[in-house]
Amino acid sequence: MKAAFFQRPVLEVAPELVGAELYVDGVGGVIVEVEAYHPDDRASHAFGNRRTKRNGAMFLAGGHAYVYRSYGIHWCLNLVCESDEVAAAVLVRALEPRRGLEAMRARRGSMADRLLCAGPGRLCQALGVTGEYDALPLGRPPFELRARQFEPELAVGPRIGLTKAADRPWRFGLAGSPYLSRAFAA
DNA sequence: CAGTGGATGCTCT
DNA sequence: GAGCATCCACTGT
Repeated sequence: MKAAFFQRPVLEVAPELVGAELYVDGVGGVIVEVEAYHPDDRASHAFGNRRTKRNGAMFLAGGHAYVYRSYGIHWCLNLVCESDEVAAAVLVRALEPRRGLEAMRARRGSMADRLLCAGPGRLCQALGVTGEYDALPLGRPPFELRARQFEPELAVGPRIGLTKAADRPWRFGLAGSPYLSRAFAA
Protein backbone atom coordinates (compact mmCIF):
# COMPACT_ATOMS: atom_id res chain seq x y z
CA MET A 1 0.00 0.00 0.00
CA LYS A 2 1.51 3.34 -1.07
CA ALA A 3 1.83 6.47 1.00
CA ALA A 4 -0.53 8.26 -1.42
CA PHE A 5 -3.34 6.07 -0.11
CA PHE A 6 -3.02 7.82 3.25
CA GLN A 7 -2.54 11.33 1.89
CA ARG A 8 -6.26 11.97 1.56
CA PRO A 9 -9.01 13.12 3.94
CA VAL A 10 -8.96 10.85 6.98
CA LEU A 11 -12.72 10.28 6.84
CA GLU A 12 -12.24 8.90 3.35
CA VAL A 13 -9.29 6.70 4.25
CA ALA A 14 -10.60 5.23 7.52
CA PRO A 15 -13.52 3.23 6.09
CA GLU A 16 -11.30 1.92 3.28
CA LEU A 17 -8.94 0.45 5.86
CA VAL A 18 -11.62 -1.96 7.02
CA GLY A 19 -10.76 -5.17 5.22
CA ALA A 20 -7.16 -4.14 4.51
CA GLU A 21 -4.38 -6.33 5.83
CA LEU A 22 -1.78 -5.18 8.34
CA TYR A 23 1.35 -7.09 9.31
CA VAL A 24 4.19 -6.14 11.63
CA ASP A 25 7.24 -8.32 11.17
CA GLY A 26 4.96 -10.77 9.40
CA VAL A 27 2.44 -11.00 12.22
CA GLY A 28 -1.08 -9.64 11.73
CA GLY A 29 -4.23 -10.04 9.67
CA VAL A 30 -7.34 -8.29 8.37
CA ILE A 31 -8.28 -4.95 9.94
CA VAL A 32 -11.87 -5.13 11.20
CA GLU A 33 -12.19 -1.94 13.29
CA VAL A 34 -10.74 1.59 13.11
CA GLU A 35 -11.45 5.10 14.36
CA ALA A 36 -10.73 8.43 12.66
CA TYR A 37 -9.20 11.44 14.43
CA HIS A 38 -9.15 14.88 12.87
CA PRO A 39 -7.75 18.32 13.87
CA ASP A 40 -11.24 19.80 14.32
CA ASP A 41 -11.96 17.14 16.88
CA ARG A 42 -11.55 17.77 20.59
CA ALA A 43 -10.85 14.09 21.15
CA SER A 44 -7.75 14.12 18.94
CA HIS A 45 -4.27 14.32 20.41
CA ALA A 46 -3.61 16.93 17.72
CA PHE A 47 -6.75 19.01 18.22
CA GLY A 48 -6.33 22.36 16.51
CA ASN A 49 -3.22 21.06 14.76
CA ARG A 50 -1.39 21.77 18.00
CA ARG A 51 1.96 20.08 18.10
CA THR A 52 3.02 18.57 21.43
CA LYS A 53 5.81 16.33 22.51
CA ARG A 54 3.68 13.23 22.24
CA ASN A 55 1.92 13.81 18.93
CA GLY A 56 4.91 14.69 16.73
CA ALA A 57 4.40 11.73 14.42
CA MET A 58 0.90 12.95 13.53
CA PHE A 59 2.57 15.86 11.74
CA LEU A 60 4.52 13.59 9.42
CA ALA A 61 3.22 12.99 5.92
CA GLY A 62 0.40 10.48 5.53
CA GLY A 63 1.76 6.95 5.58
CA HIS A 64 3.62 6.91 8.89
CA ALA A 65 2.90 5.24 12.22
CA TYR A 66 1.87 7.12 15.33
CA VAL A 67 2.23 5.03 18.50
CA TYR A 68 1.37 6.36 21.95
CA ARG A 69 1.03 4.92 25.43
CA SER A 70 -2.46 4.59 26.81
CA TYR A 71 -3.32 4.57 30.51
CA GLY A 72 0.34 4.12 31.32
CA ILE A 73 0.20 0.48 30.30
CA HIS A 74 -0.85 -0.16 26.73
CA TRP A 75 0.39 0.96 23.34
CA CYS A 76 -1.95 2.11 20.61
CA LEU A 77 -1.16 2.17 16.88
CA ASN A 78 -2.39 4.85 14.48
CA LEU A 79 -1.88 5.21 10.74
CA VAL A 80 -1.15 8.87 9.98
CA CYS A 81 -3.22 10.41 7.18
CA GLU A 82 -3.38 13.63 5.15
CA SER A 83 -0.33 15.90 5.18
CA ASP A 84 2.30 17.46 7.41
CA GLU A 85 -0.05 20.45 7.75
CA VAL A 86 -3.14 18.47 8.72
CA ALA A 87 -2.49 16.18 11.68
CA ALA A 88 -5.00 13.36 11.21
CA ALA A 89 -4.76 9.65 11.95
CA VAL A 90 -6.66 6.39 12.06
CA LEU A 91 -6.53 4.32 15.24
CA VAL A 92 -6.35 0.60 14.47
CA ARG A 93 -8.66 -0.96 17.05
CA ALA A 94 -9.00 -4.59 16.05
CA LEU A 95 -8.02 -7.14 13.47
CA GLU A 96 -8.74 -10.72 12.53
CA PRO A 97 -5.52 -12.71 13.09
CA ARG A 98 -4.24 -14.47 9.97
CA ARG A 99 -0.49 -14.91 10.28
CA GLY A 100 1.78 -15.43 13.27
CA LEU A 101 -0.89 -16.81 15.57
CA GLU A 102 1.72 -18.60 17.65
CA ALA A 103 3.68 -15.38 18.20
CA MET A 104 0.48 -13.58 19.18
CA ARG A 105 -0.54 -16.24 21.67
CA ALA A 106 2.94 -16.24 23.17
CA ARG A 107 2.94 -12.45 23.59
CA ARG A 108 -0.58 -12.26 24.99
CA GLY A 109 -0.74 -15.46 26.98
CA SER A 110 -3.17 -18.20 26.11
CA MET A 111 -6.48 -16.52 25.36
CA ALA A 112 -9.29 -17.16 22.96
CA ASP A 113 -8.10 -16.33 19.46
CA ARG A 114 -10.92 -13.85 18.97
CA LEU A 115 -9.48 -11.75 21.80
CA LEU A 116 -5.89 -11.68 20.55
CA CYS A 117 -6.33 -8.40 18.65
CA ALA A 118 -9.76 -7.19 19.83
CA GLY A 119 -8.85 -3.72 21.08
CA PRO A 120 -6.03 -1.27 20.39
CA GLY A 121 -3.94 -2.30 23.40
CA ARG A 122 -4.36 -6.01 22.76
CA LEU A 123 -3.57 -5.57 19.09
CA CYS A 124 -0.28 -3.81 19.79
CA GLN A 125 0.69 -6.43 22.34
CA ALA A 126 -0.08 -9.26 19.90
CA LEU A 127 1.78 -7.61 17.01
CA GLY A 128 4.70 -6.52 19.17
CA VAL A 129 4.14 -2.80 18.53
CA THR A 130 5.78 -0.47 21.07
CA GLY A 131 6.85 3.14 21.23
CA GLU A 132 9.90 2.22 19.18
CA TYR A 133 7.62 1.99 16.15
CA ASP A 134 6.45 5.59 16.51
CA ALA A 135 7.10 7.72 13.41
CA LEU A 136 8.20 4.77 11.24
CA PRO A 137 7.03 4.78 7.61
CA LEU A 138 4.30 2.26 6.84
CA GLY A 139 5.53 1.49 3.33
CA ARG A 140 8.36 -0.82 4.30
CA PRO A 141 9.35 -3.37 6.93
CA PRO A 142 8.63 -3.98 9.70
CA PHE A 143 5.23 -2.84 8.38
CA GLU A 144 3.34 -4.42 5.54
CA LEU A 145 -0.07 -3.16 4.41
CA ARG A 146 -2.22 -4.67 1.70
CA ALA A 147 -5.28 -2.93 0.29
CA ARG A 148 -8.54 -4.76 0.82
CA GLN A 149 -9.46 -7.35 -1.76
CA PHE A 150 -13.21 -7.20 -1.19
CA GLU A 151 -15.99 -4.72 -0.53
CA PRO A 152 -16.84 -5.15 3.17
CA GLU A 153 -20.22 -4.56 4.77
CA LEU A 154 -19.43 -1.53 6.91
CA ALA A 155 -20.70 -0.84 10.40
CA VAL A 156 -20.49 2.77 11.64
CA GLY A 157 -20.88 4.23 15.12
CA PRO A 158 -19.51 6.53 17.80
CA ARG A 159 -15.94 6.07 18.96
CA ILE A 160 -15.13 4.19 22.14
CA GLY A 161 -13.76 5.38 25.44
CA LEU A 162 -13.97 9.13 24.82
CA THR A 163 -15.36 11.90 26.94
CA LYS A 164 -14.86 14.68 24.37
CA ALA A 165 -16.58 14.69 20.97
CA ALA A 166 -18.04 11.33 21.92
CA ASP A 167 -20.97 11.77 19.54
CA ARG A 168 -19.08 11.74 16.27
CA PRO A 169 -19.74 8.54 14.26
CA TRP A 170 -16.13 8.00 13.28
CA ARG A 171 -15.76 4.36 14.24
CA PHE A 172 -15.83 1.98 11.28
CA GLY A 173 -15.93 -1.78 11.39
CA LEU A 174 -16.59 -4.98 9.52
CA ALA A 175 -20.23 -5.71 10.27
CA GLY A 176 -20.77 -8.87 12.26
CA SER A 177 -17.09 -9.72 12.68
CA PRO A 178 -16.38 -11.75 15.83
CA TYR A 179 -13.02 -10.03 16.13
CA LEU A 180 -14.34 -6.55 17.02
CA SER A 181 -13.40 -4.99 20.34
CA ARG A 182 -17.13 -4.40 20.87
CA ALA A 183 -20.21 -5.03 18.80
CA PHE A 184 -21.76 -2.12 16.91
CA ALA A 185 -25.25 -1.08 17.95
CA ALA A 186 -27.93 -2.53 15.70
C1' DC B 1 -23.82 -11.47 31.47
C1' DA B 2 -23.31 -6.35 33.68
C1' DG B 3 -20.91 -3.26 36.44
C1' DT B 4 -16.88 -1.68 39.19
C1' DG B 5 -12.26 -0.50 40.39
C1' DG B 6 -7.20 -0.91 40.23
C1' DA B 7 -2.87 -0.81 37.70
C1' DT B 8 0.28 2.42 35.73
C1' DG B 9 3.08 6.37 33.34
C1' DC B 10 3.15 10.02 30.83
C1' DT B 11 1.26 14.46 28.90
C1' DC B 12 -0.56 18.70 29.51
C1' DT B 13 -2.40 22.82 32.38
C1' DG C 1 -2.45 17.30 39.91
C1' DA C 2 -5.91 15.77 36.74
C1' DG C 3 -7.03 13.01 33.09
C1' DC C 4 -6.69 9.76 29.96
C1' DA C 5 -8.25 6.98 22.15
C1' DT C 6 -7.34 0.45 27.98
C1' DC C 7 -7.45 -4.08 29.92
C1' DC C 8 -8.30 -7.48 33.37
C1' DA C 9 -9.98 -9.47 37.59
C1' DC C 10 -13.40 -9.49 40.48
C1' DT C 11 -18.08 -8.96 42.18
C1' DG C 12 -23.03 -9.95 41.95
C1' DT C 13 -26.90 -11.64 39.42
